Amino acid sequence: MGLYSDLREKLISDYGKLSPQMQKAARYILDHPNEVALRSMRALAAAADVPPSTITRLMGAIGVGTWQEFRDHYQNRLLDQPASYAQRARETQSTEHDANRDEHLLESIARTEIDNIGAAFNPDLMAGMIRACAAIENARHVYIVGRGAAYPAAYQFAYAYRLFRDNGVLVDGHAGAFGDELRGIGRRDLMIAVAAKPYIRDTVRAVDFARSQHCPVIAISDSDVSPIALDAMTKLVVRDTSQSFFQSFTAALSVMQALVALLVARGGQKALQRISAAEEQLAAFDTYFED
Amino acid sequence: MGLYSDLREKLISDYGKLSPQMQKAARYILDHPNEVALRSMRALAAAADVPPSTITRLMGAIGVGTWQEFRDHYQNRLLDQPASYAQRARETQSTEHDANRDEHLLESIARTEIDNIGAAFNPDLMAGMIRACAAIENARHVYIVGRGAAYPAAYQFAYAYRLFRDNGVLVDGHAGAFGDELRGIGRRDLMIAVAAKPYIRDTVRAVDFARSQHCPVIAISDSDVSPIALDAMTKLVVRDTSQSFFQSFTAALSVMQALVALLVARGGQKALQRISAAEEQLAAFDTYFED
DNA sequence: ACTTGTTTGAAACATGTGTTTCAATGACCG
DNA sequence: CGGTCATTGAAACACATGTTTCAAACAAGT
Repeated sequence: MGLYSDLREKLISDYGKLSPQMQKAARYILDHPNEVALRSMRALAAAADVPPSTITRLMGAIGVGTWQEFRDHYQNRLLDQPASYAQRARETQSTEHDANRDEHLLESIARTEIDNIGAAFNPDLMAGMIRACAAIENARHVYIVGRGAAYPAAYQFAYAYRLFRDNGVLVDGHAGAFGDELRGIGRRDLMIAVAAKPYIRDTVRAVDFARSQHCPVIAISDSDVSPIALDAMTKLVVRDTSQSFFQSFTAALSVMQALVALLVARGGQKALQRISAAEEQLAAFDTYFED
Repeated sequence: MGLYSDLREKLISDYGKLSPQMQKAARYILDHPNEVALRSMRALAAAADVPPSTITRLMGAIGVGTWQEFRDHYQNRLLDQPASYAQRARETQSTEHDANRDEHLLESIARTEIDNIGAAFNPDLMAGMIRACAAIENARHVYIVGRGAAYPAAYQFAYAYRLFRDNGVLVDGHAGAFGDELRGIGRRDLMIAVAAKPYIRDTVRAVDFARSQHCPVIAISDSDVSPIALDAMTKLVVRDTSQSFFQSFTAALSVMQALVALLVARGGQKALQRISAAEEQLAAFDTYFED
């Protein structure tokens, strides 16, 4: 917003000082900002009924070096943030030097993570989460699959879920072969699978097996066409952009937690009672530390 | 929305029938719709790592005559987006009350999560993370402890860490009694502990044991005075505010991921080499699914 | 009317863009 | 093994794009 506003303000304030033809161009740009982002300079010039050179001259007059630069600002306004953030991240990285390289990396990570979360809770995905909840509530068993880097998200859900429902099964193969837990899976059950590139074979196999047994699948993944999402009943596609070599599972974890929150909210009093029963049982096992 | 959705659906449904290179292109387009609207075909092809001709061929394969036509749909989507948001808001208000309540909860969760992340990357904590990295780099062994709801964050770190360092030990007690892995821990080692209220006794005991053996501790926790943070060498206090009954571990996970990114960045070429060696080893074990 | 300076649009330019062509490769099948 | 056919990437292509150049048109002051 800031970048775009700056240029717009400049265009308005300098308007009086511009030559007639430039005013014509400036006026068209002010009235049709989207065209700047999407159409070519020549097309814009034609639409504004000025020769292309006028636009180039206008760029110089308002202190912008090049049309590309000008257009980038208008494009960023149309994007949800990710590009602008990424670009800003790149800018800061190129300008500053090793001195506080670590700080810059961390700041850039923070921005990316926030973007990822923000993108995860878009209307589409929220609708998908609500649909997923309905499916979970009606399932006989809920199998949760996630391997490798996706395991934390799967575990997180399974751990919380089992505090208020006893039909959750974490498929992790700690005791024996992976997939053992899936015996008997069927159309009345549900599988929740988490995976991002590179997809781990076990996870894909588990999903394929579930589908072969007509068990519907909810896929939390990084793409609509990831091997686990392709034929899923419900896809929850989350962004996993990361500054580092590893993809980020923050958004995936967040979505898992939100699913739990949603289930509890919809479960009402009964869910809360089960949770306190579970807590009591854990306390009886002396699980918690009291000070 | 209609036009864009049609093309998107077509891309997804035909995905399986496409050649490998076209799948690569299709996937990139599905994952980065904005780029289609704003960048050139050649730029997109480069980003997707396919030759330009593959994009042209893909257009033919999904029954679109020309790239221009395809891009127009994506451009229109960008322009229509604000309208569709408003429309959706009106829809939800007029339809069911239940769904509306769910969406409000999710929006509220999203805001809270973003706040938690934002708070986690404050200057203080970033400084702490940098100090933590220095300690990790000099440790003989790095023990990672986290139980219950904190386990995902601990696991996440351990999993990524072990891809480029071989001195990481996840203390999880899957094979035998919890804490077995800590035998021999000493002043030259380091323990990373994750815990939030209610503190699980195992975690507290592990931290106490580490301290009794003069092993420094990095505590990722919810309070400066939590039992694991009280005498820690470095405290990374993250917010875990949540709309639901359970606290949120999103910020903790994010911090763990950031630590890894930082370690890799500081590790330079050597760290990257180890990562690719680890990836090769995993590939040799046929861990990953290739399409 | 003549200079001086600005403004304007056509044309030239180098580069970028989308598409087509074509030879090389590889997979499949008799 | 050889033959067929789909798949692939480099190069060539025709055209579009943003910028620069240049001469014509114009305005204003003497």
